[in-house]
Amino acid sequence: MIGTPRMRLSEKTKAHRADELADKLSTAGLRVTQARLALAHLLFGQGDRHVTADALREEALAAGLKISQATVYNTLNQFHAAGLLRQVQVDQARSYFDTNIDAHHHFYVEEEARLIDIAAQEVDVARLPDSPKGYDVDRVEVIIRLDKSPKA
Amino acid sequence: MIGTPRMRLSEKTKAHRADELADKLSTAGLRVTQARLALAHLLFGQGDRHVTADALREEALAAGLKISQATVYNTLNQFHAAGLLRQVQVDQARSYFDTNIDAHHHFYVEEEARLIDIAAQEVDVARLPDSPKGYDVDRVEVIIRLDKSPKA
DNA sequence: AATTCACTTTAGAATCATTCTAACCCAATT
DNA sequence: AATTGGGTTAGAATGATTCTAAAGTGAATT
Repeated sequence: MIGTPRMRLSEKTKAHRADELADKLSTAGLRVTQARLALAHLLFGQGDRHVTADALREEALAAGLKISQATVYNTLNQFHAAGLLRQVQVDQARSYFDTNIDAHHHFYVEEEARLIDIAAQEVDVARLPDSPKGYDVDRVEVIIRLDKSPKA
Repeated sequence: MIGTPRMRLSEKTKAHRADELADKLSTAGLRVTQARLALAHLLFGQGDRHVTADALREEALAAGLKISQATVYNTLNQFHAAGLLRQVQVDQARSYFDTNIDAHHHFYVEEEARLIDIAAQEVDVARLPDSPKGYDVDRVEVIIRLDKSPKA
């Protein structure tokens, strides 16, 4: 058996031990399977990351995993539905999945298709309009689009 | 079909007269063609709008225009490149084009795939982080994602 | 261990928005 | 009117994502 499970839900735990990842999955209501464990290891084994489905697929293959494209998509969607990942929409071409699920914002460098986290406390949204009647705020996203500076 | 009055006014308001639209196009560096004029009429003839390519296609067909899908895409992209439209990225499935090109923000109701403008002055972003070295801020976007309120 | 059953994974097909191709069309110029 | 170079087009191509239906696997049960 395993010792006391850590009930840290929305936290950027650097889970890298297999049992921690397994715990993370089952706590999220997902059955612990090899594919999910392996992808969870890639996703959550390092610090915060932003991945596209294809990039994760490549990474899995490079790591010697035998995982189909469909499983990568399924898994990302399930992790997202389970609240383990956040989906970020900044580029029309593809979706990014962010392992940081705490409230925070993003820089986006379109030329490099690169996302950079901004901690929530680094942005101060002092005033927001009232929501239209019948609607509630789900989430406030601030996206700062960046360009490379012209050379001096 | 389109008789062409040769009046060239320099107006940049809510253009809805054919010559105003033509002027808008040529000022933007675009050749004035029937397809562009017709789509410009649909896009800019009414107040601010948010359209998808497909919705605009439908609208054009409903208005009796003979316009191909490719032309709708080409035109939207050209208008965007020319600064006449802004592209809004909130849904992975499709791109929105916004006829309001002034700085402003958006509510987005995912369940209804609906965008609602928020005037710039209704949001106060009091503090922003410094951009990473070598990058400049192109644009700051605030997206407020809404859910339908639960029924009372 | 074997059986069962529901959930997973898979390869490949299907879908959908968007872009590309290559041929034809038309606006501006001569 | 002829030329020319961009514009428009239908249809093919692309690329991300989803779907299908078949085969595999985890967890519980025998």
